[in-house]
Amino acid sequence: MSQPNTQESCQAEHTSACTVREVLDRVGGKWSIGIIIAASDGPVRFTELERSIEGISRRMLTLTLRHLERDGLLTRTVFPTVPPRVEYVATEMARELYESLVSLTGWAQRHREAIAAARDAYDRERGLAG
Amino acid sequence: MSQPNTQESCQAEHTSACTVREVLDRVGGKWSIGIIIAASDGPVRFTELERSIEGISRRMLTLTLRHLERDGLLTRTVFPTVPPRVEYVATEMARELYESLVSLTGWAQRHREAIAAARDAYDRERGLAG
DNA sequence: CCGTATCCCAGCAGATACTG
DNA sequence: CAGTATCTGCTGGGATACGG
Repeated sequence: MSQPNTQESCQAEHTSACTVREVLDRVGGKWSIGIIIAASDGPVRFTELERSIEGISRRMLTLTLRHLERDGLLTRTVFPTVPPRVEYVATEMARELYESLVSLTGWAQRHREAIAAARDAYDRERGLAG
Repeated sequence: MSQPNTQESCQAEHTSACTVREVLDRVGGKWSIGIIIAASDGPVRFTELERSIEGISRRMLTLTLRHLERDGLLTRTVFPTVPPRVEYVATEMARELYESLVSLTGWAQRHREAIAAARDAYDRERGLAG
């Protein structure tokens, strides 16, 4: 959720590294992806999200929702009823983003074991000898 | 660079959100992507990286290199010469990862203005009235 | 129901100095 | 050259309590 240093440090020429980081700065937060997914199938209410996300605190839910809304990834709709009713839904832009992100899952699944093995090896070398 | 809460909170059923987060936990750090790219075209030395990355500190360079090496994304080769010579090169796995990440640049470029506009609108509403 | 406010901490990250 | 050590600040994020 750190939105600082993106624009100023990306001076056009630095290739795509900066562009990738721009995206990561927006959805790299711990809960962003989960929320986008949950709000991709249609409007969801605050409390629904709170229950379905599992482990998220009220505070982080609100904060992340605000960030995503600010970036135009989520649309917030308030129904002036009592008790209040607020619905969030992923924008088209957000759904496209998620599609792009999903290509990462293929990579993750293909290499999950290799990563674990690398870690094991690394930790053994550093753990015993060094 | 936060590698905690990935495995324990991903209990199989939670869809791809967790998988995406696994990747993000490994490569979401501020400098990871830049380093992977720099080490994708062939071996690079420590000081080369330090100069080409622009803005990175010695400390963060070392830390990020260690993380990436631990996850099997970078290969570290030490030449026992004097002065010492250490080379880093992206593994095949890392290059594949980067290919996947590049699909994000398309999204970012298509929506960069929309995001900026959304932010402007959001900030205006909150800044003046609210 | 849908938040905000406050306190607090861990971990990322910068600056600087020292070493094999 | 290629790091490590130390000190410090900042912010993401958890816990809890309160408010419209």
